[in-house]
Amino acid sequence: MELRTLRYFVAVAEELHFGRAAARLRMTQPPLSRAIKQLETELGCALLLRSPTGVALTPAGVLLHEEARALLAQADRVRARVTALAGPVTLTVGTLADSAEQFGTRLAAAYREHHPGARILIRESDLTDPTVGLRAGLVDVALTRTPFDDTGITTRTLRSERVGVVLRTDDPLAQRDGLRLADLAERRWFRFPDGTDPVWHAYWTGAAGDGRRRDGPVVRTARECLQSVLWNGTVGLMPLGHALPEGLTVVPLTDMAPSALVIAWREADATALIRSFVRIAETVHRATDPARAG
Amino acid sequence: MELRTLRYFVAVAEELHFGRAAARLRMTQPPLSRAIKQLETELGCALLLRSPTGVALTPAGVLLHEEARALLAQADRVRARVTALAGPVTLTVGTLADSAEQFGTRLAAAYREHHPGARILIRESDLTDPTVGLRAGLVDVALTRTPFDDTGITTRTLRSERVGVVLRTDDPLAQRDGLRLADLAERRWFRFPDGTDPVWHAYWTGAAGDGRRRDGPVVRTARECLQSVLWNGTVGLMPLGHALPEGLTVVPLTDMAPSALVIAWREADATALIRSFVRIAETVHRATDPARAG
DNA sequence: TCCGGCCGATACCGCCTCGGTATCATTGCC
DNA sequence: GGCAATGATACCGAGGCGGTATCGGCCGGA
Repeated sequence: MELRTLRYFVAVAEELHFGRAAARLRMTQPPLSRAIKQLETELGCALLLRSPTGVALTPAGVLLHEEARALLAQADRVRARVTALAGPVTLTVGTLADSAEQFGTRLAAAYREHHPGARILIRESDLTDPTVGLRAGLVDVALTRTPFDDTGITTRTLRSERVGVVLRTDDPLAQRDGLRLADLAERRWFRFPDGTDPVWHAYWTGAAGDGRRRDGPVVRTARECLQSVLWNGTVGLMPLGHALPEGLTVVPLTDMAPSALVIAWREADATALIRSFVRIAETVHRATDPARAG
Repeated sequence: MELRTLRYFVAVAEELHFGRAAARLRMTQPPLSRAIKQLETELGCALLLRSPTGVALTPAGVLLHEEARALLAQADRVRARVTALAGPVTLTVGTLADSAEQFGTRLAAAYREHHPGARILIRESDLTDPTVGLRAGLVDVALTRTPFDDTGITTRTLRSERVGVVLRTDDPLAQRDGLRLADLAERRWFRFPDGTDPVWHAYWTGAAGDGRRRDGPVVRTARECLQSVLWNGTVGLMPLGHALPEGLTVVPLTDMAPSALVIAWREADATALIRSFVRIAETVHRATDPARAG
């Protein structure tokens, strides 16, 4: 008799209909039927009277309905009191703010729902810091993308994304359905300011930092990078599957390793709150993305 | 935050030692550590302070300890009240009483522990009724062995046992480590009274009822069968692995299908109480037998 | 100072539970 | 009598959970 099972039973007892109860629980009907049957088996008495027209409660079912509601309410109070005792907590999240905007908002919403007492601060970084303040200690957990120097940092991959080159639609190469880095060797490449994470810089400038890249414009944000494509004809790189301004196209790069959208935190101080954030992030991402919807 | 997890936490909070708490919960330490860690992750706050010398509770842990105890107590009361509402219930169990004596007692004990309000009656049958009163409606559920005519009856196998022939220790064949039914063709075979289940009768008399078996003694119980071996030199059959009186040996039969120890009940009236009994039986059997200890 | 024992954490594995899809059986209704 | 609705069943794949083996870190004693 676990709380999950009682939640199932309460839903059925109130809907008096397995299908509607399942919908309310955001699941399907067969596992709900099975769970209720197992509950009856465990208690050793019938709780529901099934009929093709619907469901009725037995006396034991009526009693369990009331008691289960009270028990679930008490469980909620317990959880609230215990977390409240930990005091008002603030979690600072760093984000690259390029790709995961709507996912970030969903994530923040889910996190607030799960921890009503916690404050969550968002700190957006530009493209020059792939750890988005994590290494500097400015944030507790980061929503960013690989690759970067991850010594002392733990990451959990949410999804892996292929990378493409952003070109003006009138570019001769824009019609191709795939390009290699060599095809762009003669173009002007952007670069990041000095001090940018070397792994990160080498990746996004398309090669292990051969000197030729040095003459391109310096960019700090995705917007600057795209503007540079439009105005200066430099190449830009970005993950596939994201919206682009008018007049720009993205062509997949076939010889570039994918970049992963990750949750990152410092190994040293993985508090329960941070682990909770990571877990919620994984759950939310899986619930919204797996069919590439998020 | 399920009740199972809270039971784990209460154990750790009271023992202040993962190893002892795990022993109290009859589990091992690693999954307990993991479960507690997951609980802390879910709540988003630390409950325990670990150290190599032991464990201490945080303030949140102290609070959760009290609250969880209360919650678990309430859950127990709910369960008791709901099952009590179903009224005093009697479950009649039929048993063959040959092999599963100690298992039967453990099973009855576990069942009483799980359903304090229920009465359980044991009805022992002799070997002439393999359904031990189930088909006659005398019992609700049967602890018996195959094979028998199971039309209208559902069975769950607990374990499958090879069958051997019981011989006097001074019998010429008693030293063999395996026999075939043909080796016993010339012996006198026991038989069951008329009206015994035909499938059952054919199995235990060693063949599909060829007429020759007709001249042996009629037995109704395992004791009678063994006595007939001692006094009349008839053959006897029984599952391997059971205790035998002095002066008797059992030799495995290599060409006889195994007999299964089963829980059986009438499909038509599988109440929650009966299903509960079946489930408990399977659990108890698995907990005590799998290494052939029960 | 080093070694051994104790304790919790981690890694990894196999089973079983759980939720999903597809389908069936029953019943009431038009 | 056919059809729609409802719950039950069969089956499958992923994930959770408990198990074994092992690690790392701290303490106490020689």
